[in-house]
Formats: sequence, C-alpha cells, structure tokens
Amino acid sequence: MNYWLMKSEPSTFSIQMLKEKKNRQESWDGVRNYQARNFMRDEMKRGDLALFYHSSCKEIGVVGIVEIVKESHPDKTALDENSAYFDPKATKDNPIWFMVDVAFREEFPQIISLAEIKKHEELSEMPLLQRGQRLSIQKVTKREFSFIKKLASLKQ
DNA sequence: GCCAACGTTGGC
DNA sequence: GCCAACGTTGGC
Repeated sequence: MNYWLMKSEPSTFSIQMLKEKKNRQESWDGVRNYQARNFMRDEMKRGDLALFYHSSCKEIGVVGIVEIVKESHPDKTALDENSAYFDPKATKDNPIWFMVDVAFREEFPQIISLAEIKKHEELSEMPLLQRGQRLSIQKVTKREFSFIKKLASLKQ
C-alpha cells in the first residue's frame, strides 16, 4: 500500500466540494503532467490513501484524507473540446491522460498548514518541501502520512 | 503582482 | 538532440 499527496486549488476543487458530493467520490481529472500521470496510471492502487492538499489559496496545507477507490482510467476531459483540460493530441485509442477516482475519508478539524509542515524535522524530506518541487501528485512515506495524521488529531 | 523554478515546444 | 523562448506552478 502506498501513500500520496494530491494537490488541488480549492477554487477549482476543494475537500468541501468532495465531501458535499452525493457519493463523496470524484475523478481526479485535469492532470496534465507526465510524471503525475505516471503515478496515477502505474502506481496508485485501490485502497491507497492520499493527503488532500490545498494550494494557491489563502490557507495552504493538508486539509484531509482521501482513498483511491478506482484505479487508472482515461481522463475524458482530454477529449472534450469544451473542457479547459482538452488536449488535441489525445484520442480514444491513445487517451494520453489518465486519472483515478478518490473517495472522501476524513477532513481535518484544522488545516495542517505548509508553515507547520516546515517546522517538523520528521517531515523535512517530503517532496512538497524540496526546492522547485511542483508536482501535483507526490509520494509520501507511511511515516510522514502518519505524522501528519497525528498532528491533525492533536488539534481536535 | 512578483518571480524562481520547472516543463514543454519548436526551430535548427 | 540542443536549447532558447515561452507557459505554468505556486509560495510569498
């Protein structure tokens, strides 16, 4: 089982939006970076857990946990001319872009902010904190995942 | 809004 | 295959 961090701009898709969906599930569409795509296509498995990270917003940080409930399948927004994520190079036979489906598992009582993550030596090797790192999907160790989950529970 | 750091594109 | 130009990301 693997652990992940998945970034989203909350103005586009937030954990509240996921939580308010009827089945509390959503396809993680719109990823247009090959490395992030490869993680989804090749490595993400059903049952994996991911930290939900809000980026480019007022309160930056980890806001909760989601579970991968459906493994890689083609991202249809790449074929949709009306989508902001349309890619003219994608075809039905060669979709290029893939996505997984996630399900809401937990919303932290308080955000674990980027500033706080930076304070803990135990989290200092997270890709998130490495210079120039901007991948929207990143690997997280079990230790890091548990540490952040514990930080969140301590704030209750 | 700024800007550093990346990733992608396209001419050669 | 190189690499300059350009576009994007994302924290501040």
